[in-house]
Amino acid sequence: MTDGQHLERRMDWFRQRCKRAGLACTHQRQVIYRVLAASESHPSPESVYERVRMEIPSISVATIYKSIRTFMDQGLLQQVNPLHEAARLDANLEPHHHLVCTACKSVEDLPAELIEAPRPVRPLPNGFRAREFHIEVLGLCARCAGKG
Amino acid sequence: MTDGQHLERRMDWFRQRCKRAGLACTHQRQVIYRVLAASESHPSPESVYERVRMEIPSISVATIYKSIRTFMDQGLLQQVNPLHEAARLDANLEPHHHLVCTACKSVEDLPAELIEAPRPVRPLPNGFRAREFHIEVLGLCARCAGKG
DNA sequence: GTAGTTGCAAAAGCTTTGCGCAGTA
DNA sequence: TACTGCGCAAAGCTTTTGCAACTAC
Repeated sequence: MTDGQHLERRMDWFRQRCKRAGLACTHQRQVIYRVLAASESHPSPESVYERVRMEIPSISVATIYKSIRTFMDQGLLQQVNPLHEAARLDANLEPHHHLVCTACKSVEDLPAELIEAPRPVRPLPNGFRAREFHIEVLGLCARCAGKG
Repeated sequence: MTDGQHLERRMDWFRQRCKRAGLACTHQRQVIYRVLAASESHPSPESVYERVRMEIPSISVATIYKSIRTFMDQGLLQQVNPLHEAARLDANLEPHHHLVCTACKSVEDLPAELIEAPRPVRPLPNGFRAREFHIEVLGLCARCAGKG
């Protein structure tokens, strides 16, 4: 299957999901989703905006942001950086990982000894040179688990 | 050793590091660093600002941000979320991790099969309920490694 | 004394919101 | 036709910058 065929399959699937969710399958949303699905570079909203503008010059930034939010609510899209709203500082200089509560956005430290160090099965792709493995455990802290 | 003693040790160490780096050891910087070192909650700059203001009501937000940047440049401080400037979107719905280049901030996908799944050595602390393990491999992409 | 630091205010990103018009179902 | 979604502009956050006054060394 070529990349183009694969992309069109995803677009079909996208249109089905829209229908199922009661979302209007507008030209804008389709172009935005196609840009996202075709991109391998984890673009920022700004970058999506630029690419979509090549096809729909009159598109507005607000539409990009609104669509992104809608797609995330539908589970069609994720963020690489769930804690991107503001910087979160960490003065702990010992090796450690993080327990991130997806409900209240709290972050706890997890000392590195408490979890097995991840090891690549084979060398990393594209000659990537690893310096540090950082594990984010996404889940619910005791407080939020109790509420839910 | 009590927490208070531990904190004072860190403050001594901080003052040494400042001296060694040629940084003025101002009252503001000491209070800001103490707040950071004493905090376990990975505070945002805003939150640091509020706590520092209890001790130095005339402190300005700009000073907080400048100090944070200085501390990070010195390796005294890290960010939990290195990619927090703008949202980075991810339409890949297969299980995968991320290769994050710390130089150019590019992100590549790493299929989950290519790395051993991390396993906690014992149950996670504080009753944290894990839903997903997400590995960020920090390092240099081939392009940036070539430049350096 | 000099260089580096602070506080203020203004500005620069990123993201959200309100509203009237337009396109979808 | 009813209603959802779009584009525009304004506003809200977070973070940075320029500059004059001040402080550590």
